[in-house]
Amino acid sequence: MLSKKSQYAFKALSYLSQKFNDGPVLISEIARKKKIPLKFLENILLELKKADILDSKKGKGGGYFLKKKPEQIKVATIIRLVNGPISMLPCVSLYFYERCKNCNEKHCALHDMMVEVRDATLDIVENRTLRDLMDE
Amino acid sequence: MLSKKSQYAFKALSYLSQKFNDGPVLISEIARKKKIPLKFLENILLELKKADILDSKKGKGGGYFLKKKPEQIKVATIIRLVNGPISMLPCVSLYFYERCKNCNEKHCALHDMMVEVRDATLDIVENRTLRDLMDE
DNA sequence: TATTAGTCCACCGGGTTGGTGGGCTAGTAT
DNA sequence: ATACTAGCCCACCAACCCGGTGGACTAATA
Repeated sequence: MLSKKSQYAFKALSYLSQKFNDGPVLISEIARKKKIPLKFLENILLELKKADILDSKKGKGGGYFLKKKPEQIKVATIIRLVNGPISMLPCVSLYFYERCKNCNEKHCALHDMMVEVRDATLDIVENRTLRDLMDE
Repeated sequence: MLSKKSQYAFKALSYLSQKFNDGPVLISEIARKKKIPLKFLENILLELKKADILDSKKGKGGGYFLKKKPEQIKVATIIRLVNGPISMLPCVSLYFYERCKNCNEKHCALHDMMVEVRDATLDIVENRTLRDLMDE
């Protein structure tokens, strides 16, 4: 399950995608419009900035904005960043791989099944971007 | 990600599937063969028994055994039981559904995408059983 | 220079995860 | 009936994560 943090992140990013051509957007505006706890959102946006997804401007007229165009930011990237691994097992993860003790990955049926699940999931989230989340 | 508990559960169930025709299997035997902490495994097996997946016999010659044939126990059932929701959002879950506030599920692009992910995943785990995990 | 708005840090309660220990009880073989 | 066996149950544990808050600081801008 995606954490609330991840859900907030997607809401905020979706909002910023809509406002992509309008210059910086205040944290407080996002928080109000998307009903996200202000201080919590602050942390999330800062994290996204450090990960090079967002950029910000301080002082009057400041705020947050996407560093790239919405269609250039993949959903998979955001999930990995904010939520962690997409795979169901460490030993099938591409970005958070950990060797699986007591399960030689060559002959482990669970492993093989989870590879399938992973690929089916990635097939979706790697091919969608923030642009696809810009509804309403 | 599947919890360690879930991974242990699958290992234990896979072992019990192999031994399906051999009568009750000791917790201690499973723990030893599959390298699972004994007491932790005890809890897991008890939970699976209460969920009607396993049955047990007490006293000498006792142990645990599958209540149904391996091919009659779906992987999806076990995941839901031990790990929880398979979906990435509560509002797209079939078995753990929760209404999504501030996101009318009719026009939420994230929701729609996660429905796709859910279906792709279920397509795999609903169609595999413990029989498919009986390797080696 | 005053104001604005992001930055940073510390803390918090509560829940989950991954266990462990000990005693009890019910079933089984003898 | 008895002894033994093996599951059952309860309580507790440390460590970590989740969701969130408060306050001070700093950098940019008008």
